[in-house]
Amino acid sequence: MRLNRSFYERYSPLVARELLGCRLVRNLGGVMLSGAVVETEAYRGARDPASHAYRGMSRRNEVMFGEAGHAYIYFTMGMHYCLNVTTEPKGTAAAVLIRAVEPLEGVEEMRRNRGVEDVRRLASGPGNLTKALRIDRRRNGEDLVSSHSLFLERGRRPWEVGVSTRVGVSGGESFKWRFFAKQNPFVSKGKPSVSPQNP
DNA sequence: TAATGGATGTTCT
DNA sequence: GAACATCCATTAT
Repeated sequence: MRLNRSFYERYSPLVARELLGCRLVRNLGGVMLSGAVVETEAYRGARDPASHAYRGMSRRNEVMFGEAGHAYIYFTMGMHYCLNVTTEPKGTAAAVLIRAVEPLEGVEEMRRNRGVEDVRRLASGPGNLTKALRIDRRRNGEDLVSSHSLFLERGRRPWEVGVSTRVGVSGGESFKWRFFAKQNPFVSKGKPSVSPQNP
């Protein structure tokens, strides 16, 4: 049921696409929170200008260079945490940002964590998602293959998959590495689809 | 419905 | 000191 190491060790955009429909599970010592992944973005290393790893290893991004299947969590914009899972073999910097999930278990607990009623907004957007699931930098580097408090499980085959450029980044616009479940109301706002023409 | 700007702190130059 | 893989309320259309 749980995703294994070899799932994560593949080409980052492929992992990002296949994560759609999988279940993200957070175990808070008795309280179970979970959701179906509906939106992801792939990042890679030296050839991806939008990636944190573009300029090489640093204190912050070192997890991206390590073994696949670990959580890479960073703090951004002074307020929010974002959850990624590392991908590709050890030594190759790559990760997938999980941007949104459709809540399945623990909806009331997520409402308390977020202070928001509308289910569609509970975990829609990377900062909202980590707040709803109570994920912060203490989970950085955690191994999702063996952890009991944070992991991913194989789910149903997802809805029709939409593809677009990534949200909120400059550079790397030629990579269409955002993947989302089409027609799913839990996807965060962003570009609706690939635009056919170029700037 | 779209555009704007404030809150906020870490990281890197 | 600038930039930043964000979110939300407020304001203008």
